[in-house]
Amino acid sequence: MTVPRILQGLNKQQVEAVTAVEGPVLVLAGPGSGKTRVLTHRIAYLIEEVGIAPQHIMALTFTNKAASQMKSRIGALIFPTEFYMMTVGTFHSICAGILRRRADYTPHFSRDYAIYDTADQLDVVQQVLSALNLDPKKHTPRRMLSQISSAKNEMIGPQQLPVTDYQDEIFQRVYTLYNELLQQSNARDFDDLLLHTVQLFADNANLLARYQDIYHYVLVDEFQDTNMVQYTLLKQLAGARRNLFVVGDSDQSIYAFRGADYRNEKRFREDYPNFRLILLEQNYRSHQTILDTAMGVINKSENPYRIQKVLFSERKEGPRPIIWEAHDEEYEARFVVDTIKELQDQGEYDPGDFAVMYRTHAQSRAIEEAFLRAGMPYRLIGATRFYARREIKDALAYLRLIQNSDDSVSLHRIINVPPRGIGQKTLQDLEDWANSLEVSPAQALMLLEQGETGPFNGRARNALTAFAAQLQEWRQKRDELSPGDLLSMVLRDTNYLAYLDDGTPEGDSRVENVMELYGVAASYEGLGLTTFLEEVALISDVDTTEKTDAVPAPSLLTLHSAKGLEFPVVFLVGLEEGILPHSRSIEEKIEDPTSTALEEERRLLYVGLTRAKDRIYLLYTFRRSFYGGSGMNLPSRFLYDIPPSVREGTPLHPRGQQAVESQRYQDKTRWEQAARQPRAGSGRSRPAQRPTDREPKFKAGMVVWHKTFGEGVVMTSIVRGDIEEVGVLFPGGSGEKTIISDFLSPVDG
DNA sequence: CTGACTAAGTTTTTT
DNA sequence: ACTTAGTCAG
Repeated sequence: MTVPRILQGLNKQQVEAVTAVEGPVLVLAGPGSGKTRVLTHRIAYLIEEVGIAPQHIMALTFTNKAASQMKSRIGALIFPTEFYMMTVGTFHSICAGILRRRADYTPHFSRDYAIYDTADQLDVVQQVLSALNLDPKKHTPRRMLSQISSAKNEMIGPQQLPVTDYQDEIFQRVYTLYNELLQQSNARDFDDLLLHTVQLFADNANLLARYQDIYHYVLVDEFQDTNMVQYTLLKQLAGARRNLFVVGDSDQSIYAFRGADYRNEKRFREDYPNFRLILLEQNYRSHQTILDTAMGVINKSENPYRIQKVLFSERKEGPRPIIWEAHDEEYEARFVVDTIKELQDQGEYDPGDFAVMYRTHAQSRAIEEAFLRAGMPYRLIGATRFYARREIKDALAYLRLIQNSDDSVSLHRIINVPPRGIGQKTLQDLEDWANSLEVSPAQALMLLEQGETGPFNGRARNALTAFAAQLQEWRQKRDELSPGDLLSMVLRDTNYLAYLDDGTPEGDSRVENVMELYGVAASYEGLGLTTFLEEVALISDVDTTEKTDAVPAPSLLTLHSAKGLEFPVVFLVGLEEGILPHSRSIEEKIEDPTSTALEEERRLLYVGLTRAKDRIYLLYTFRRSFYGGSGMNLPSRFLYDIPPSVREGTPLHPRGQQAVESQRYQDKTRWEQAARQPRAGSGRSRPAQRPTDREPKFKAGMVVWHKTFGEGVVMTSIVRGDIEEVGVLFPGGSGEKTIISDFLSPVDG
């Protein structure tokens, strides 16, 4: 019997997952174990071998990138005309579509509803706080918002909230008014997209039944990242058929802080007791040494529900991860850049093969500077998002307002941008007046245009009516013009580009960004404004950064954005107490011993480690500056979980208060001593001199690099005949060593 | 209404 | 150190 084409090249567990057609399946997929492969091959298998019609299949992902990747990979596997009938998309986009198409079921929202992102949400919260006369200093909008989001993720409405104290009471009022404002604006936030869909199905059994009749097979990627609402949605969709296929890895759950609920794995096991469990443990990315390193870290996890996976690779051997203590973040960065340079020079790696990962964006600066100084290009991933830029948000706000006249956040955003004589006071009056009439601000604006006077004097009134008339005019063109033409009309009528172009380079780049947006809008010719706005609202920058990687260069990214990626060489920087684990998670653990924040930090390191194919460098610093000040950090506790047999480089201090204190003190004196020495080669251009027989190549105070011991400081150097013996002080307990100069390379100081 | 100053807050962020 | 929101004078 021949193996079907679609199963060829898959391992036993992968085949099992792909061919487990009926019933609930839980796939626990280790990093690099081919989980996307399993998902795509399973879909192809369902269609081609089992004969399931593509329209009966729904696959849900978290990112647009994952969704489009899945689509194109399925397209490559099966006959192309068949597969466009299936539903592959993010949770949010699938829900957004359902809510739009079923708008007749939701009296409070029309099909033109707006989708609010975090910035829009903050605007709403601020409005709420001011309306309730609450001090934004006591109730920071961000905290309020994250509380609202958590409540929504847990499917708790304002009325179901437990109210035991004054704080609860306040929050309940904020939450309630927040929802009311969204509704009045005909707008939903990201959480609402999911929540309202679940509520829609819960309230309309017939409608749900129709969807269940369409989607016989439901597949989910990154299951560990689902929250309560998403899990409920999955249960609804799977219905009585129970053909729910979920793939995830709770060891890579790093979004609990946003509501991802690792207990969903447990819920799944309880709700679908006859589920099939499949473990994907064979890793196709890294060699065994890296896997042993990663398992060393993750197996110390305290997650009681965790099912341990034993990762293995056919690549048995590989370089051990190198731990390295640098003096400060500048040296750390230099180590990274120098090592990249060196590995590249050896010809084994391309510039795009490297990644530098850090816990927080703030850490990227030192690294960037080192790259700049070395004249090497780099790619900064995910720093400023295109769609979060002011000018982009402004331009989109105009379009959103044309689409949905009740969108008060968008109105608020652009009513005086560019300035048209509608100041703070006037706007407040408008909002108050609208409130008193119980209409949206935009509707109040329309009343003015129709001749109402409102509370306004001549000047304010003129400005408002002029804007209202303009808006009215645009709106009439809404259906005749394409998104691109609408945008160019708005830009022309408002003179927006001239407003942006303030002569600074900053202004230039803003204009460019708007033009880029125009390019995107123009590509929606024939698809309509609604589609354009919906997709743009749900697009993140993972997608947009993709096209900027024309030049291969090392990537600089946070550990969070590293998930799902892989690189031959990975640098993990700032592996220090307070950074990874982040001080916030340590504090949280002290306040609340049941806190899982610390565990999430551990998983973050695990994610970073498992990105590497060949080489890992783990760096921490002796001292680090932050927010202007500076301090000494201890090496991350997680480093101690790496088995000594699989690591090399700087030996770690013994942990424990006393030992740490005295070691630190010794380190400090050593570093200081080394620093007092004049640094050879501190001049800018120090061409690599050929050593003459007499003159030592290395001088006291020079910073040098050794393959095994890493960076060190030269203490002495003696030339004996042909050989130069260099005494080098290596930090972190290695002490001073005498090394033949051939094994050392100078590090620019 | 704009520009300049001051104060405060700085984890991560698929959607 | 650095951004950025809020405040106040012009």
